[in-house]
Parts: sequence; C-alpha cells; structure tokens
Amino acid sequence: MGRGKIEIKKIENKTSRQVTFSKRRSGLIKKASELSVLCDAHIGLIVFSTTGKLTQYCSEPSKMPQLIDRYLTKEGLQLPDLNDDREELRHEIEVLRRETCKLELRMRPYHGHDLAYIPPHELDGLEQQLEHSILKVRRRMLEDDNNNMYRWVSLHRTAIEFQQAGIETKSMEYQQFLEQVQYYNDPHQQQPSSVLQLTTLPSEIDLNYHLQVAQPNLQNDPTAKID
Amino acid sequence: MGRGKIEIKKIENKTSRQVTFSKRRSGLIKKASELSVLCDAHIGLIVFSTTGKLTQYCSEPSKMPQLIDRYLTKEGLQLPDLNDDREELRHEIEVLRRETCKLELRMRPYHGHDLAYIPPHELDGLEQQLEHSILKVRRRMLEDDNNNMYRWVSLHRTAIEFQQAGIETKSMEYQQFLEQVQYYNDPHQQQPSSVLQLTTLPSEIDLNYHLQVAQPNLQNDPTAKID
DNA sequence: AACACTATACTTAGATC
DNA sequence: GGATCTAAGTATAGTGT
Repeated sequence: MGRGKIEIKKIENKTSRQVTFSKRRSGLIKKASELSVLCDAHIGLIVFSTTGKLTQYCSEPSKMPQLIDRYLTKEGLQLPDLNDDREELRHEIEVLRRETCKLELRMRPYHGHDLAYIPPHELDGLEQQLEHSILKVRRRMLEDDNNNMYRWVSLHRTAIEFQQAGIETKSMEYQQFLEQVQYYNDPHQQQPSSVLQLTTLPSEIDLNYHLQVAQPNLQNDPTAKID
Repeated sequence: MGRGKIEIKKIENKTSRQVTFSKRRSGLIKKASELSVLCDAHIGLIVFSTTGKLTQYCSEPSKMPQLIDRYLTKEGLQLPDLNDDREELRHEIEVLRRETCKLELRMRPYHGHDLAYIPPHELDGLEQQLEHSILKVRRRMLEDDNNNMYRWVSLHRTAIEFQQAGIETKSMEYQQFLEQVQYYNDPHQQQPSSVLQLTTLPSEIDLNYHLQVAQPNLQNDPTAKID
C-alpha cells in the first residue's frame, strides 16, 4: 500500500514516523466515519500521539462523553457504583437527621418541654423515670460528699485525734468539716425543701462503708482528684 | 475498493449492512492497531453496532478505562466533581454521627446513667433540672385529670343535678366519678406512696380554674379528644 | 513541516459456497 | 451467520517540491 511493503513495527525515523502517523490517523478517522455512516454505528475513537497530543473522533459530534458513559455502563465499570454510593450516603444522612431529630424530641420532656404532646398514659412512666434519675443523682451527690469527707479525714486524721484529745485547732477546713457533719445530722433538715431528700443519711462517717462503696469510685471517676 | 464503487450513506439492505459492518469493523481495528504499532500511539476505539452490540479496541489491551480516564482528564470533563461531592456527604455523615452520639450521651444522665462521669459541680444543676421537669410532669398529669373530670361533669351535669336534688341514679360512670372525687379528697392520700405527690390538689372541682388553665390545653393537645 | 504524486499494497463489495 | 474468492477501489510509502 505504497511504493514498498513495510513491516508493522515501530518506525524509528522520527520524521517519517510523524508523517505516517498523520497520514494513517486521517485514514483511520475516515474509515471510522465511513463505517458509522454506512452501517449506522456509534463510534468513538481516541488517539494519543507519542508526544501526548490528543485526537478524537466521534460519530455523533461532541457526544464523546455520552458514548464513553454508555461504554462504561455496558462494561460495568461505571458510575452506577458511584451514583449508588452517593444515594446510599444521602440515605444515611436522612436516617441520621431523623435520628437526631427524634433524640432531640425525646430529650425535651426531661427538660419539661412539650409535655402537652405526650399521651397521658406515658406520663406515669416519665414521672417514674425522672424520680429514678433524681434518686440516682442524689446518691451520686452523697457519694461525692462522702468521698470528700473521707479525703478530708484522711488528711486531717492527726488534727481530729488532737481534737478528740481535747486539743484546740484553728484549721478553717476543719471548721467547715464540722459544719458539714452538723448539716447532715440536723434533725430540722429531715424534710428538706431543696437539695438532699435522702432518708438513709449516715449519722456518722463509716469508713468501712466508705471503703466498700465510695472508694471504687475514686478509681473510676476521672473528675475525682486527690489533692 | 470492491467490485463496484459505493456511495457513503447508510446501507438499507439489512444483511448487506451487517456484512459490511463486520468486514469494515475488522479493517478499522487492523488499521488502528497498525497505527499504534508503527507510530507508538495510544489508541482506543469504541464501536456500538445498530443493534447495540459493543466492540472495543485498545492499543494497550484491557487498559481502556485508563485511556478513557486520561482522555476525560485532558478534556476537563472528569470526576473530580463527583468525588468532591462524596467527600462532602461523608463529612456530613461524620458530623451527624458525632451529634447523635453527643445527644445520646447528654440523654444518659436523665436516665440515671453515667453519673460517675459528671463533674460534681454540675450535679446540683442536673438535680434542679430533674426536679423542675418532674413538677411539670405532675402539673400536666393534674391537668389531664382535671380535663377528664371536666368532660365527665359536662356530660353528666343533668345526672349530678338529679343527684343534688336527692334523686337516685345507677349510672356506672357516675359511681366511678364519685370514687375519683373521693380519691382526691381522701385525707389518707395526702402523702401518696406512688402517683400524685401534689400538695395543691383541689379539694373540689373548680370550673373557673379549669376554664382558665386546663381549657387552653384542650385546643393545643392533639391527644385530648372530646367524646 | 505540509502538500502533491503515484506505484503498489491493502481493503473490501459482491458473488459463490 | 461465516469463510473464501476476486475485481475494483482505496490508502499510503516513498519521493519530489
């Protein structure tokens, strides 16, 4: 197909190669175009030269992306993955949004909001839940106080022993401690109007109880510091 | 290029077209292949027949996707949009997850969980919050009872008037109503062990109070039905 | 480097199996 | 539908400008 037969292998002469590339490339595009017209085919042709220059042909001008899309879809390499993934992500966002919203709504009764929208038969449960929680909170407060006193006593055991032996001390902390103990033992505080409504207040500091119940807290509670 | 010259336009004869398609398609691929070898070019060829059948050729076998990727990138049509979008979606999910998690954690103290991890100085606030909520719940319960009684009274006003005039009635509902009223007035119930711990219980049904306080509820509360 | 020429190699339309 | 044949038509290697 020319003055002489040529072997099909890379043309080493650079200019010759460039010329052949140019000629055969147009030939190729012409053939592609003829095929698409004669046989009503959809054809896409992408050619990168050695130097990286791009030449493209598409039987339907400027619809190469659509052709590629069709190709990728047919080959199962496609965006359906991407698209599906995005749909899943969107769905997950939808679910999370609803969950967040529901959580916020569920929180409101505990702040005393929206009670009008709670069906009457659920009020009993809510009340009991709140009562249970408040008892737990008070128990925790008691444990905290207990811890604090334990720590104070540990630190000031000597001072207390002096005190028990009739020796006066002026420590401010010790005065505060005495007031605390007094507070817990005050009979007028038995039906408190505000803070501690506990009926099981220890009338004196029981170190055994403390060691069994409150001490483990010291290890677990990250907010508890030993000064 | 054959026994006779042909015009380049769609071949109407179906079999003839199919034959020509097959022949020219292999010719096209051969030419593409020769071009890629002779000139060291990267070539991709996509052919869809009229019937939708796909034939592809790529100078580097089974690297068509990479070639397409290179093409799309060079043309600036590429996926970065898609990828970016997905990253945003993922980020949104991350944020929502954290929010949900935080909400769940904030809910726990109200259920009496995780109290050990609440700093002691926040316990007072939590306790007051819970007390406030419980008071609101109880007020709501009272309003419900009040509503119910009001509705009952409205329905049975005639029966009550008969009753007040000394006329006997056997209505079951009326008996139940009497029991309810008795419950609220029973002095032994002043310090109830379970449900209603209110100190402001009305000793008799006050329709004025009802109309001012509880009645608005009837309009707002979707769960309140007037039979 | 881009075009023109042309001998010759290659492709293929149509026919036949 | 595919394989083979072959005349006719086309593409292009090498050359020249």
